[in-house]
Amino acid sequence: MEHRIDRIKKQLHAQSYKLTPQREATLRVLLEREEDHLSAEDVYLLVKEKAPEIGLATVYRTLELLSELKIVDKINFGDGVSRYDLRKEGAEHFHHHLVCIECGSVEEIIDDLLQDVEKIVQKDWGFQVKDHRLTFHGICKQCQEITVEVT
Amino acid sequence: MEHRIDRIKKQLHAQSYKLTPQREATLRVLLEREEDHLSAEDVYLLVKEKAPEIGLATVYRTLELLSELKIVDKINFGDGVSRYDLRKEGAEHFHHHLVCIECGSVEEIIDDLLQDVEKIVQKDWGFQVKDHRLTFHGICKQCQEITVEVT
DNA sequence: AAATTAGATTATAATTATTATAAATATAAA
DNA sequence: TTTATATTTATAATAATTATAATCTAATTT
Repeated sequence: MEHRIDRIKKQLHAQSYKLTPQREATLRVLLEREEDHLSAEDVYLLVKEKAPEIGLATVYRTLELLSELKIVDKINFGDGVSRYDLRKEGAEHFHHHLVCIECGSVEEIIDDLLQDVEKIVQKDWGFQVKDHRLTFHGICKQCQEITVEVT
Repeated sequence: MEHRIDRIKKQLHAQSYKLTPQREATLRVLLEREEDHLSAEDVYLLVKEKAPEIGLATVYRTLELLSELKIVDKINFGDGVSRYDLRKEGAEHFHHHLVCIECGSVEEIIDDLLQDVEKIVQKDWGFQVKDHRLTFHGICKQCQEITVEVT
């Protein structure tokens, strides 16, 4: 983890931003909860445990900054809040999500499944793809099994 | 257009909802601006031209209802507002979008480009896909040309 | 046709998420 | 150390959305 924070520190410095204690605390929360999809409020509450004096607005600003630097991705699953998701190191693209409409769980897919589709979009629509957002809505493995048992 | 409204009316009745004048006016706006991606506020202002007495909350409720019935899709391009987009008649899935990061334009792709990807998700992750959201972020044809000219 | 009922709307208030502002503080450079 | 700049805090403001209660409408029953 320290390694990763160091590298992000350098990324910030390269653009003459500072890694303040508040920013570092926020980053640590994101790293610890890498699998989750936390809202700004969620992040705020978790950061408060480490650094109780932090303000909500600072968390928002930090997340905004990290989004700009493409360290985190801001996503929206349609529930009214933005969520923030760490990019895998070196990832070109945003990863995909599987959102279960039964239990609300969110799974991540790291593989880039869209290379062929992007080529088509590029070719047929003349659109130069820089990034994508792909979310599938459906029923996760667990919920399918439960449904079967119940039936 | 009348045809389509009639069919939607039947869809509503089938679930014992009424097609009130307000709902109809809202639908007509959505049909007239089918290519656009209107926010609730946008829709409200347009509906007001036809039916000045309508309230914003009614528009919200109507859009919510139409979302539930899968007549419109609620999308979010990350600018803080939800947008509402009519489904093509009979469409199984939500269509895709190309959002230009230069000019902000939004193009629609009706073709379903994800059939292969969905099969993979189904097979490799055991996830039963019901719907999807796919948005590409990049540079549209027009903006690419402008960039070239300017250079 | 009048009365009843359930659904829908209006106007307004409340809530929630997010952003802006000004003063105070911390950090890095000179 | 002084200076300049970036950052944070605390608070207020804004913007989007939802809830509430009173009113209205339309369909149904009597």
